[in-house]
Amino acid sequence: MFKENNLSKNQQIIFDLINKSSEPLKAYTILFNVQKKGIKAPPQVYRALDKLVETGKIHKIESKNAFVACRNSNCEISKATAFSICESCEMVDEISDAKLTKYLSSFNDKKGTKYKRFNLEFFGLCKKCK
Amino acid sequence: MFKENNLSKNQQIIFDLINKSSEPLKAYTILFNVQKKGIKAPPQVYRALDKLVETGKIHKIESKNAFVACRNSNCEISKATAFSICESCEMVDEISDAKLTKYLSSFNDKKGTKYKRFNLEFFGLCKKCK
DNA sequence: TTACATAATGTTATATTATAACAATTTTAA
DNA sequence: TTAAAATTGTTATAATATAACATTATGTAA
Repeated sequence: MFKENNLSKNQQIIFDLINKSSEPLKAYTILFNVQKKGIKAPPQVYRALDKLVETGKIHKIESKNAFVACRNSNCEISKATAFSICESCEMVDEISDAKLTKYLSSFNDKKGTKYKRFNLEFFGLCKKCK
Repeated sequence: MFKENNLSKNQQIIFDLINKSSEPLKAYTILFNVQKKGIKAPPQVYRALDKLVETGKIHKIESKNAFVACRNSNCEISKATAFSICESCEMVDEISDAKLTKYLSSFNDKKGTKYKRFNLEFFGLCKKCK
């Protein structure tokens, strides 16, 4: 016997909401939107978010304190994230660029240190806002 | 007549504190530390921080909600920031690597869009913690 | 110098984001 | 079937950040 769906009830509810959203969602926006499904308090939301981030199903956009579903080859590279963020309309797109990922994943700093994880946020104007 | 020092009183106090710190400082840590100098309320701190970020004297480490002084050629490239962050001791170093900066500054996404600003945060273990 | 605009400051209150702590229940795996 | 691990529910509170408004200081141009 095995589980094909490894998300718990709350995790699934919150993932579904984020996944169908076209824009990053904030924790309290999520809370507001899932209250009708019985998720009533911040810790329930934050716990689900933490787990979803941990498993790579979603990413946190640090500069916005908001969450987006992973669009990148089903989350294989959640340790190497890159996003483009429009400074006008706030739109966020996950960047999926093998060369960029490779370049950054193999980056060594001046002391020769390599890093096992990175997060990159680009800021500019999206096509619509230009 | 000209001013050689373009920081206001509160900006200077807060910059000095951040600049002499060996680790990123959080806004309320800063507030606590400058109360003896007459800065009493959060808005005073956040306003100074905003201005210092804007002028490139300091950077915000988004994943930590904390601030560090710019160490990079006197802040010429505050639109292209990169940091290494130790996941164990929380140490943060600004990365100053011309090749990396050039690579990212000239990055084009799949739609051909270029970005005028980026922030990159690497996570791993620093030399001491390895 | 005056006077106008802009920037900076001081202050109170409040909004937003996130976690601590603890009890109960469900799921997993030995 | 039972013990461990994960998840849930709940209340309270901690930590981060901004709104709004009054005042003072500074820069600039007539």
